[in-house]
Amino acid sequence: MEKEVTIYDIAKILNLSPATVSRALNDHPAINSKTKLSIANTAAELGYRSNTFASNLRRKSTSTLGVIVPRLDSSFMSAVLAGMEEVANKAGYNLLISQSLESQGKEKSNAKTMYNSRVDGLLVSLAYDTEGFDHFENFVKKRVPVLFFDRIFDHSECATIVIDNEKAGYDVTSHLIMQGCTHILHVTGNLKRNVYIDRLSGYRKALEAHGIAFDEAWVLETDLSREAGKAAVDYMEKLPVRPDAIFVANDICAISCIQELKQRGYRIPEDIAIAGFNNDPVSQVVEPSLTTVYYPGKEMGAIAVKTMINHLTGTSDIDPANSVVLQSELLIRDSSRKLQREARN
Amino acid sequence: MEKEVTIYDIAKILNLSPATVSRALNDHPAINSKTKLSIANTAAELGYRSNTFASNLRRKSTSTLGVIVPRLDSSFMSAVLAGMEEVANKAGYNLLISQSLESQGKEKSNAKTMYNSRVDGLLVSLAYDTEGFDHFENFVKKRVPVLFFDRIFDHSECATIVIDNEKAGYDVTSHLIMQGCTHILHVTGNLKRNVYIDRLSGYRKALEAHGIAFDEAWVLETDLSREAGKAAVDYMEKLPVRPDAIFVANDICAISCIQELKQRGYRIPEDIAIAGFNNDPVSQVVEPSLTTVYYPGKEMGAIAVKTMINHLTGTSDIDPANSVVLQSELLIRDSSRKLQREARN
DNA sequence: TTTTGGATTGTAACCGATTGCATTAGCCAA
DNA sequence: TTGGCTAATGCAATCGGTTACAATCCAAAA
Repeated sequence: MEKEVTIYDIAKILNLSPATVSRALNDHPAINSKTKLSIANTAAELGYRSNTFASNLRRKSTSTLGVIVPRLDSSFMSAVLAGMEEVANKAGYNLLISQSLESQGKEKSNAKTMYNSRVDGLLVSLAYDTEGFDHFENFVKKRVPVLFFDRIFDHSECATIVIDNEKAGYDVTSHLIMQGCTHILHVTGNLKRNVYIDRLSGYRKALEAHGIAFDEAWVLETDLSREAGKAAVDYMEKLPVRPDAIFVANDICAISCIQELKQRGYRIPEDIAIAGFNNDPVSQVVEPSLTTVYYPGKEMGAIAVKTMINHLTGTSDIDPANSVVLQSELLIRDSSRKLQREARN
Repeated sequence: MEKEVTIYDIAKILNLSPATVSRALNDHPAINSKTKLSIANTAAELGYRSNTFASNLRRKSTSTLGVIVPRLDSSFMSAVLAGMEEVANKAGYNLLISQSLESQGKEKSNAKTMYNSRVDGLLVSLAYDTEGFDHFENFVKKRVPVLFFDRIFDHSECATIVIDNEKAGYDVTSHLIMQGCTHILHVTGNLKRNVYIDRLSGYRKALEAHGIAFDEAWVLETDLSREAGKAAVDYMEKLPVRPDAIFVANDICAISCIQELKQRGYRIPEDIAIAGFNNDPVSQVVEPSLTTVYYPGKEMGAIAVKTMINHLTGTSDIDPANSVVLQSELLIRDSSRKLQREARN
């Protein structure tokens, strides 16, 4: 049971050439269907499995997609990966997954690994502090497609999958304003990243649209961790005017704010309304339940892989600079419902 | 920028044979260190990257580990994967990850894909309803090591990584009993899986140890989903005696129980104490915070890969039937604290 | 009967790295 | 000078499919 079966073995048994066997197994049209059948049968009998390396070596393609994400252990990312895996698997592609742990250095080294593994395409969501595109240049030069999702990099050669973060930020802020809030603190992440700068931009526009002046002091850039939540509450208490709402750019940090605020005796949403972002499972469980933005993670992963595979197989020769924008949705829950307290979600 | 550099190019430039170049790049002792240096230099200059396929084809190994998990989108699994990725990456191994979506059928097809991809080793956590070992026989026959973690299969050829589920189940149950509970409903998962049957066994033993009679009607086998949580509450209300505690075999379902119970007017833990399992992030956020069992996911992933790689490189020729048992820990929180209400966690 | 052309199948040169078995050079001792 | 030995390098086969370019066969057309 040790020896591997090759197309040569099959060829010898059936008195054919290995070329014919190879073509038959790949369903080449020139091969007689009866021949194909007998080849398929003996292949099955012998327990033949194709040697991917030999095949890749000759074909120069790997049927493997590389994925680099900031962290594997976040509910959003695992949803994304679940979506990716499902589509890739169906299309016969493998996924090579690695995490940058939010570090530019590790992202670079992962990119190198992917490059050496000769992935057919690369799917990336950027780390917190990544600057520049150097580590992806190799791919572009070798014409390996690179696609960014969620935390993207704007590059003429790369497709992107995002949600409309500006609109989402606008919607959240408008909602808070409609609830009567006029002093809204925005706690955000690293503004190098599109997701955060765009949400901020939506926040600004909503303020303007409602005639509220924008003030830089009301934007707090953090790492959006649990600790940042507490720090944000500290910061808030030092502001000249007490805010009546906080819009946090992620749920984890928003929840930590809620817990901290409750501990300090604030009532939510009566004293301060809170809104988060991502629709993390915890957002439904926390009390009061957290107003947030639904983020289609699984769908995003699925579409990213679909786009990539279409690109690779040439099904869609769409402009590689095309960008898919997915639908997000504001989920209004108790943490921000100052009016219509009756309508429960 | 299209042409790939090969060892032949390097050889030609330096007037050496490809054999020497290959050996130099692999740091073979027979090669003169000066020669090595000049080869390394020109390789770097030319932007050479080794062709894995050619190498794999010749070597018959892939430096890739296959991973099959029930779901990617669970906080426990993403912790496991994060741990795996870190170790594998450091050791120069790649991870090929796929999910069975809790279906035996998909698990089988994934195993086949892994087999055809010729992974050097396979790491598996079983789906909900998997029976039998057939789909892994191929690996055993070809001497590809298979390691099970968490949801394991007992097989003489396969290593396993687990926590002591029986002990954990015992500890949870004992704790509830110490809080004065005598009627403890146990909501569990598919009893084919070791993790659930072992926890159940711990539950039984704890009852016995405290002189409480075991009753089958007090064990509810479910799929541990959110819906199952509600169904469990329904079931509970139909029992002849109202339970004073529920021990649920996972946090997601436990939390859904809590929410349902609260909605029906029960006070937790005064009327009913609740305990979960896994230390999912939500368990800290729910109110009251959920007593649960800390599950070392990241560590489990790391150790699984470490064990596998040691096995592959022959560093440890330990009996393949060896089993690693990791430490878990009972985290007592408010949902079960009927006594000593002062000690907060 | 000869020609022509489509349908099948075969030949052989790759793809790029690895490695068992020489071979060569250089040095020391006999 | 010669033999022996070590260190360093080269030769050439090999891993298993793929594919451009024939070659072959057979029936239909001329």
